[in-house]
Amino acid sequence: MSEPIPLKDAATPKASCRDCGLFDLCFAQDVAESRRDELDRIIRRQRPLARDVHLFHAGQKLKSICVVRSGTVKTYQISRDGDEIVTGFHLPGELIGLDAIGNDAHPEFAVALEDSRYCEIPFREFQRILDESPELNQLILKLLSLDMAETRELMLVISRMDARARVATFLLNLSRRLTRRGKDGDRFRLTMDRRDIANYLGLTIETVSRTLSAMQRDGMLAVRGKLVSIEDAEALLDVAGRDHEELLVGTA
Amino acid sequence: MSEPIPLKDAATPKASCRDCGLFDLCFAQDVAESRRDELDRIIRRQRPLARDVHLFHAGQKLKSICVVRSGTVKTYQISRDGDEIVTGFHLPGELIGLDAIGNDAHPEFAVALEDSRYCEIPFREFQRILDESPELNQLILKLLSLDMAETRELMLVISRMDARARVATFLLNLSRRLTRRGKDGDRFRLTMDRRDIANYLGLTIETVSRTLSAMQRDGMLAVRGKLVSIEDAEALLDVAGRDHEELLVGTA
DNA sequence: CGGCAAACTTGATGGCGGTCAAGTCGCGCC
DNA sequence: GGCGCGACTTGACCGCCATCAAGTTTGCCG
Repeated sequence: MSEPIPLKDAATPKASCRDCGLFDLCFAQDVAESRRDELDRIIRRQRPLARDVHLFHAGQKLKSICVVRSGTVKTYQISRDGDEIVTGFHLPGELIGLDAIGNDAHPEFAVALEDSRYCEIPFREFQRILDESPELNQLILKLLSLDMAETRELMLVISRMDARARVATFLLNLSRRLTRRGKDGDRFRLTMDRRDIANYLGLTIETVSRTLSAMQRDGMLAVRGKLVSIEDAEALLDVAGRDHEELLVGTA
Repeated sequence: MSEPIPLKDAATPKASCRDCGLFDLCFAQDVAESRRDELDRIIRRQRPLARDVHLFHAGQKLKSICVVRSGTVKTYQISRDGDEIVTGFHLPGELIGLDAIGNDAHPEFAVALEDSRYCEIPFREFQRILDESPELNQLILKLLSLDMAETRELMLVISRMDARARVATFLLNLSRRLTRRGKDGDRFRLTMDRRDIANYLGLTIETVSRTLSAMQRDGMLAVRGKLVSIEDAEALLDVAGRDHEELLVGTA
């Protein structure tokens, strides 16, 4: 209750989740008041991450789950014949590593696509809080369950879409997530390269490039390298199929 | 505590999970001894299900999660423009409905592909046990996390495979799951029709049919309507890519 | 500023699988 | 038993996207 560390609070800009600029996006928001203090106590904040540095590797034992604070984090797997398989791009406020709970080891790699920061939640301590907090348990269960339902639906739909629809869905998804974070959802910079986008969407670099060019010709998009500007969201929505609007809010 | 229905217990052949023929496949196996009795008490066993009858509908409030006891259950969604999207086929021992926890409502439909039976676990009571059992909580978390990791990997891989590889993977997956259940994994009957297989794999009926025929010509398979016999598992594995052998054990 | 490599774009070609269209098989039902 | 319908197979054709192959642009570093 009466934390005896006011000095530290004053020193580091964000000593409590409550004061974090991302609070209303972060899962901590949903943690009950009482438990949040405990969470506050174990979270290790603001760890900086240079571009191309990994948060964790596939196969590595689960030490902590992570919340992206700034920048972009890419998650991917390596198939046995060495191909990279991009599974998601994660923006500030998003939680990664939950899928490691099952095997007590991460199934994927996570790497920063640009200089980023993140919060680390040591899993052992977290588990301890979990064990005595049914509400927090329900929350995590809910998050996982939601994530699963979303992941499944997104992939099912994406795997049935043609190249144009995939690219459109990808851009709209990104746009909405940026908007939710207070950034400009109509004009933004792609933090990942074409190779990553193509890989994520199950297409080739060339097809992604061609599709972006075509969309620009059609006037729904303006593309200049990594800079994208959505010129006609309605048209994009049509291309995306318009069915799965709900998908566009999802995680990645 | 002292349930006054011993007669009913005596009447039904399997009154305890422990005595169930599927016990070593069922998630109940991993439930701690002490909690299993509570589970035993709330589970509603052996509910029969005629072919084409639903266990639950998408959108329906989560009342219970289910374990398949016999037969086959198909899960699917309906896209906004009315298309069915098959998300999985579930064999005896498999748990379905966990993905409803997030929204307190089922994201998918579940329907029996043949006359089947299942056990029903009322979720409210289950939640109550969960709230006072950290171990059970961890188990469910683990199951969900595993399911998510598997689902994601399977879909990622499938969405990148060509038609032959998808069909091969599907057959091998089915084969292994049947083997684990003590059935013949080399010679079995497909309980789902071609339309469901095609839909599940993101292909057309014609392509599935052609692919099966081609595999038969190549001598790795013998197909006669719904009856399939694996003639050369090695060849099938090669076609499937051989990378993702681990996937073949998965849920669906 | 100039040079080089990586990232990206654009074009030509070919193959896989979707679509349309006939069959053929299998099975339930009078 | 044969009628009929749905499930399945097979064939012909075509469009989308992967592949191969040049360019072109970007950004980094001397």
